[in-house]
Amino acid sequence: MGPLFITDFVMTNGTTPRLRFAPSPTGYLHVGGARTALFNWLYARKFGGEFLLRIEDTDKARSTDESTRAIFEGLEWLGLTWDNGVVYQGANLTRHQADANRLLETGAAYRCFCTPAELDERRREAEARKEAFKYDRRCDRLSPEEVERRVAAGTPFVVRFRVPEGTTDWDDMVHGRIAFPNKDIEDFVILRSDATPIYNLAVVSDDIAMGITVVMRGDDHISNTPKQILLYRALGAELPVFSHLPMIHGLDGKKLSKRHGATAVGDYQHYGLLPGAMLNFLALLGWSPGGDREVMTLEEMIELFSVDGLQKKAAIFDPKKLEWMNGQHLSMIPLEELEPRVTPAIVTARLATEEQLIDRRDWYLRLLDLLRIRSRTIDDIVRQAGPYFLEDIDYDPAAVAKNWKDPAESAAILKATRETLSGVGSWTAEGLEPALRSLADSRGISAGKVFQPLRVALTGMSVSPGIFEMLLQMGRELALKRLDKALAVLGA
RNA sequence: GGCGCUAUCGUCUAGGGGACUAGGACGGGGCCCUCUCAAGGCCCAAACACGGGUUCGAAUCCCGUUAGCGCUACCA
Repeated sequence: MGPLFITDFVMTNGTTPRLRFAPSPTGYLHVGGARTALFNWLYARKFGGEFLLRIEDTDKARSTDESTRAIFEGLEWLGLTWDNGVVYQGANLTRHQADANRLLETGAAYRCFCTPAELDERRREAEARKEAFKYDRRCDRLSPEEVERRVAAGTPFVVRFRVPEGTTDWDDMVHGRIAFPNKDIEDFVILRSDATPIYNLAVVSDDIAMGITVVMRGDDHISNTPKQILLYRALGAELPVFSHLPMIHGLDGKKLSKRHGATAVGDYQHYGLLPGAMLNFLALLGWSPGGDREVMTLEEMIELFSVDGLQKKAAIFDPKKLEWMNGQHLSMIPLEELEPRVTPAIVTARLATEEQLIDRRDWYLRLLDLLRIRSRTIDDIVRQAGPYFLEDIDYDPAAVAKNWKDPAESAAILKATRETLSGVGSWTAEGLEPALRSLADSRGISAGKVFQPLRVALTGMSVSPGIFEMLLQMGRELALKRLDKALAVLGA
């Protein structure tokens, strides 16, 4: 099959594959962009290539430093490290202009004096006639003398590429053969009247200069590709291999955008997601390792990555599955790896200082282990962690209503529980469990009738880890303090 | 409108002519476990867009239809 052959070719023909992620800094790092970066990165890591980063800042009006920083931060958080320094497209203006001039000299391009207003009008007329608008090449028919006269007179002009006859096609790594009849491609502008380059020129010029051999990008660029191939040829450069990744859509099937909710990678970072889970989820949106494999670490993704598993169809972004995936990773990664991701959130929530956590590191790691099983996000962990740190807890009214229904009875049970706990010989699961169970037996009630009121006394909530694990984690002193407080609240 | 891409459960997907009674996962429903909630285990509902070919045989190959999406700038 074609795609497989191409992959092998790039791997074995002696040149190391060079890929790049080339976002324009006009917003935050979008999950779609992150996924494009991921696939480029995976390919480079898998096949021993290089992954480069280029900031496409030629649209000065829309580009911002803040966006550039957000892209760096997003990529760094995800762990998608790039090789070499960052390339800023804007810094290559001179080369872009030189390439445009070369095309002008070789006759591959020509000057066009039509103004935007004129073009606009002709476009509208064509639309009114229900015809497809295509630049009619009128400026290409100007005599050399006329062109010279206008240039000398200082008439503004753009540079247009003269599209030759024929068909332009390529073997796309994900789609196979794609062909465009050249007659459907208009003579596109490559240099604006202010002598700055248009996207297609800048991209090709930079990709050639950077020695890019594999271009992987969103399939919204498919229609740019024939234009770029024409430019490569006119510039006498070797073609890279192209791969067009499917888009990511929202739940309504439309291109993912702000109105679908969080689309910035940073949003998920702050929401308490693990980068590994985000990457795993994104990878599965448009790629499959084959079979039933789903939950993977980054290393496993590199190992399993192959161009054959790339999908052609757009995928819908399902936040529910992302959450599930995060829960899987939360429970799966080593505690030492989880700790530094949770600690800042614990500190921000003012549950403890970093120093306090370092002092009780073993205890803290055990707590994380207890809480992560029933969490889907880091925020979930922080929400459950309060009772283990705070001096005073709040009582959830619903939990109180349900488990302390009869205050007098609850107080009696809690009082007996307090006595039992203060008298337990060894504060271990082996010591605690029989003691509390026999307390229930002696009162002729089920164990749950003891555990649930106790749970509310300890945490203020009706939901928590197992009662013995919790008692162990809190320690006798804190547990008894909580019981005293509960008895006071119950008026006993 | 023109050009291009795409088409398996609601969603992500497995599937490369016979192994398909179409498998897995998320989500939904139920049961088990159980001190609560999760996690875990088991079970249920749920799909090859349509029409023609090719073939002994098609989810799989070809053509068409339909639908969705993308592009159609002196944006990227």
